[in-house]
Amino acid sequence: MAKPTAKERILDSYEEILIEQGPGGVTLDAVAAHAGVSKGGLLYHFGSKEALVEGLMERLATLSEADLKEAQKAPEGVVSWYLRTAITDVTERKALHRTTMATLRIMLNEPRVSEVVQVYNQKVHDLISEHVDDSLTAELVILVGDGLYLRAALGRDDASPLLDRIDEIKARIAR
Amino acid sequence: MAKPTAKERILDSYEEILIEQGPGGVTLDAVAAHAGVSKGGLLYHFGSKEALVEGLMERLATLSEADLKEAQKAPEGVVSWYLRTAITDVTERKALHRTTMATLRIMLNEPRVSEVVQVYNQKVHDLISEHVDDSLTAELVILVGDGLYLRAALGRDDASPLLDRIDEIKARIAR
DNA sequence: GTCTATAGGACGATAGAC
DNA sequence: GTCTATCGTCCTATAGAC
Repeated sequence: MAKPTAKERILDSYEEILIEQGPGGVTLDAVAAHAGVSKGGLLYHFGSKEALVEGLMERLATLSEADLKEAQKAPEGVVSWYLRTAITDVTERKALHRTTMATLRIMLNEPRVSEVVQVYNQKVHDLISEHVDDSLTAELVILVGDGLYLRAALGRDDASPLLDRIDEIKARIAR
Repeated sequence: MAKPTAKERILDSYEEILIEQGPGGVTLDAVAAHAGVSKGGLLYHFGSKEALVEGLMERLATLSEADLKEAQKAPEGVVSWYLRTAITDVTERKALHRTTMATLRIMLNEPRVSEVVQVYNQKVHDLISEHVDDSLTAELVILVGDGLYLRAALGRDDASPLLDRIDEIKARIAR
């Protein structure tokens, strides 16, 4: 990781500032300074603030797709994988988690973001549905997973004790 | 509701702009214009942008407390109430929902906000715990509720079919 | 209690040199 | 591909009239 391209560094910096300071902290000056380029340099790679959002969404889509492939290969099964990674996300899916946390800061008011997130959510839903017996079970798995994720997003890492009880949770949820 | 005070109207407008346009859309000019007062008029009631956040948090605390009392009186029981209102929040807890949606826009990067939300979350947790038999059940009730709430926040109202299956959900979750 | 006017600063984006 | 310099806009907050 000695020399990521300037474009990558700029996107990294955009994520970082989004996470640390929120949308209000994102100025072209701040992102450029953090990435070690000038404002003009930044604007060569991303011609506007909107282009930064686009760049973040492309990264999110790429990482999400890779993550989905990972899920399908999981030896523990898709359901356990989904619940487990919702808890251990921070440590295990570092890049995706980071991009997701950055995305969360702008999600509610950027239509383009909602689209990308929705597409991925639907794919997860379909994948889970294929691996459980009825629709209510699928719903509950996803709801519990989302609840766990919300905790992580709000900075509460008190979900880790649940890690040892995933089988128990599955047993209760599944018909 | 003919004539709310100017202060209330300003807070209403602040919520509205936060929900519609996000933090970036909140300018003193925009809030003042929406509330039908001048910028000077706004600044008499709320001396700074930070004071608007404070005002929103006071409103959130007040509405949350009232909501919690409502929960304790619910004839259906606290658990069913919690799951049901997570689904029907938009229609039934209008004022609180609106304030919560506005709060969501600034939550992740305003420390003062996280505090208020955390306090209320803890009270809900304690209340649920009192009404179920074991801690895992309490966790699952809250996680499913949070998952449902996340859907509402993301604008997906596809949770309504679950409204008829609350008893079924409870039966699966509870030991 | 609400207004206008304005000071003073920060921001996004452009133009053009290297 | 990256830089400096700058323009025009928009913002928060203050001062003081009504």
